[in-house]
Amino acid sequence: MTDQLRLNMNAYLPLRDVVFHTLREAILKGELKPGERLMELQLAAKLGVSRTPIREAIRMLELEGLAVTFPRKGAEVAKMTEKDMEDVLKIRRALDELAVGLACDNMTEEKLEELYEALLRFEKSTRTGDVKQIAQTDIEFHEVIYQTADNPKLVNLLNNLREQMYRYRVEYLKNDDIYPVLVEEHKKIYEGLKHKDKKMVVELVGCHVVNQEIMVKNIIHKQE
Amino acid sequence: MTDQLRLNMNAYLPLRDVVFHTLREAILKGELKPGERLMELQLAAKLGVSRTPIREAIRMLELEGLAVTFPRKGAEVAKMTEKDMEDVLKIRRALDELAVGLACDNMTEEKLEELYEALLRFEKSTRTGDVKQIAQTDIEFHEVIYQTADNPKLVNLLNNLREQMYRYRVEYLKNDDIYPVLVEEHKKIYEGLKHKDKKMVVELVGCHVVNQEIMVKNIIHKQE
DNA sequence: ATTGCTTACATTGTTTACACTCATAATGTG
DNA sequence: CACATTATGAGTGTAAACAATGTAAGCAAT
Repeated sequence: MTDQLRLNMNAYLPLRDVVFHTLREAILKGELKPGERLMELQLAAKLGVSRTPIREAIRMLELEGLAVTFPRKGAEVAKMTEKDMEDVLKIRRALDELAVGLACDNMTEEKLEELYEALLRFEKSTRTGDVKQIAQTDIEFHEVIYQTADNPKLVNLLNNLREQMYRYRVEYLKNDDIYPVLVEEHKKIYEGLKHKDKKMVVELVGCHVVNQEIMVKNIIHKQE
Repeated sequence: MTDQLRLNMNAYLPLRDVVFHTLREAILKGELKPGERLMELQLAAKLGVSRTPIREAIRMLELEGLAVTFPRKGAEVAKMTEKDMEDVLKIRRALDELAVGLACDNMTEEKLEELYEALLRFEKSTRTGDVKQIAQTDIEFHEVIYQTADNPKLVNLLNNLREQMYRYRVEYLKNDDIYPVLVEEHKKIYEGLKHKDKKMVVELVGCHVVNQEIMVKNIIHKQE
């Protein structure tokens, strides 16, 4: 465990939420490694709170699939095998296709404008090479689509699924060969939505996710 | 002689899990009504435990979308509007189609046999008119398909989505006009899987879910 | 060496107590 | 009576104490 865990206590939030976000970020960034134990007392000491908020945060991580608990043994950071990754990406593909299809049905001029701006921001950030910013603007682009789909539960699921791969995403975004490909794909999706070509955008998004799958698998294989 | 020692087969479960399942079932069955407050002390007293397991269970319900909490105000049972229902069913359709497609790819002789038996059991139960049993055998039929899809996360999501509609499902299963339709749909799905006709089964399952949506909407409108 | 037992310790499960917040009712004042 | 102000109580947020369980080390007996 790193000793970089620090609570961000500015705004008022129940401690459980602060702890939850702190731990989640630590897991997603790889500071807490898969299989690492999440011990209540230790975490409580490190974060300067009591066990109760820690426990509640762990319950939440558990439901998000980021932690696994064994009764009377405690919790640990969820391991993710290649098979798990494939499973998640299959689901994500189906839901991303659904989302973009719905977004296509609901597309308005304003949303299209918003999407275009997100597209520009993404393209711009790829030229800076700042991985974190690229990841962020990428998320924002897709977020516009998700919002347009007008299905909060779907958005929720997709965000959750995306999160589960964050670790690998930032890894493969370090490879700047792919930036032009990603920008191109985004552009095509934008065009498809502009012309309300549902069949086209669904196909594009499916392809987008499959490409991600290939990249992520490369990362995993390289790591071995 | 002495009493025979019997292993307590009821696996040990932390109270939070017991509470979680109890509350969830109560919500799904409509015993706890949408908008009803979930007060910790009150629930603790009712279930004979302290507040901590209640709190942890509420955190879990929250992540499942069955409860909503307002900081420093407490939690209440999530309200489900018709729009929410539609949203859920859209997701379910996409994932059910995914599942049956994967099942189609992975189908084996044994699984096909299992599915056939589940089909027979379902058909048989529709002739008894026992709604609970019909719901159960229906679940079992789909469970075989889910298992064959070989994607635990997907199974998890689908079970969760199914549960969110439990209230309405038992309601519309009271209408015995639809039994023959359901049996027929199941038969067709079985046949499609037997012949590995992926396109066909995906279409059938989509139709199956859409039919459910129509029924559920009828129920909701009638209730008003 | 292996097994079975004992003991001590680490960690989770659960209860209890106290602090804090917020809404609302009661009170006072013009 | 209107309106601001102050109790008050219900309920959550957090911490700390206590109970039960898992785990590992040591030791004796075979």
